[in-house]
Amino acid sequence: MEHRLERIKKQLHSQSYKLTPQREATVRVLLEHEEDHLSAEDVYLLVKEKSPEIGLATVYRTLELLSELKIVDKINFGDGVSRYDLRKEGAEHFHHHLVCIECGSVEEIEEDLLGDVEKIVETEWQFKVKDHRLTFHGICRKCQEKEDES
Amino acid sequence: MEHRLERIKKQLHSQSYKLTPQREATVRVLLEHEEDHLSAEDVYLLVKEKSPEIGLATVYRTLELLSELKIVDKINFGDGVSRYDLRKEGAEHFHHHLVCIECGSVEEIEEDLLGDVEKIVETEWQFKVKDHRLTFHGICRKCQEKEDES
DNA sequence: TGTATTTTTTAAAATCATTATCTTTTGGTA
DNA sequence: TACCAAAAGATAATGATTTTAAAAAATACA
Ligand SMILES: [Mn+2]
Ligand SMILES: [Mn+2]
Ligand SMILES: [Zn+2]
Ligand SMILES: [Zn+2]
Repeated sequence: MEHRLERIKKQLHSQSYKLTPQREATVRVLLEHEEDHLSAEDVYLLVKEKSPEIGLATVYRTLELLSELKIVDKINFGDGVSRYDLRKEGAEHFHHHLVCIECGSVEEIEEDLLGDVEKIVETEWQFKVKDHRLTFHGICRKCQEKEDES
Repeated sequence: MEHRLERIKKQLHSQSYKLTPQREATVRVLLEHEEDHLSAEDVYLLVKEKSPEIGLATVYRTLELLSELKIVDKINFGDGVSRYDLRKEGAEHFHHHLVCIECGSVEEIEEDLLGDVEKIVETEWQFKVKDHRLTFHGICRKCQEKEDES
């Protein structure tokens, strides 16, 4: 945890940004809720619990900054809000998501399943892949079991 | 063109929706701009050219309806607006996109490259895949050529 | 150490896409 | 024709995000 924070601090410094207390509080919330997919508002409310002075605009600015530095990925699951997802330690590519259309749960796949597909895209479409976004929509294990019962 | 329109008309009727003149005008615009990725506002302005009486709310309502019927897919490339993309004739899955981070162009891949990956997801994660979203971010052919020159 | 300069934050207002509401129109049916 | 439901039109409301202006904090440097 402290290690990840240090790493992020260095990433900020390398672009001559500072890790202000507000930014640190925001990053800590993201680290503490890594499994979730928080909206800006969610982050704001959680940060506020420990640092009530912080403003929503600051949270937005911080998330935007972290996004530019590729520390978080800004995603959109189709409801009206952007969600912010920490990159996994050392990951070059964004991880994949499994969104259940029954219960709305979101599962993560950290393993990169797109190696072969990217090769095809690079050779057949002459497109130099830098990153990707992959989401599957379907039915999660739990919801399948529920269906089987009924 | 007329053929696609007929098909869509049938899809609407099968759910007991009507193809009203406003809906037809909207669908025609989508068909005429299939290669683009239009926002609701874009669609509205184009529909207005031929049917000036139409209201923005109607366009939104129509796009929402087409979305529910899986005739169009609602996508989000990270700018603040939703974009609407016609499904390819007879396609079960949403097609893929190549977004250039240099020039912003968007290329489409109609071929489904995810067959193997979906099999892995179904067996190893026990997730029943119904649809997917795949976007690659990188450098398009044209922008690569520009780089080579300089 | 003191002061000018720059960065960051705050609070509030503005923006802008989308949705909701309310009224009117349309098209079918008894 | 009179009635009803679905759809459209007009416009207000909502809600996420951005912008602005002023204050505070950090930094540079004489
Ligand atoms: Mn995730
Ligand atoms: Mn497309
Ligand atoms: Zn589920
Ligand atoms: Zn390009």
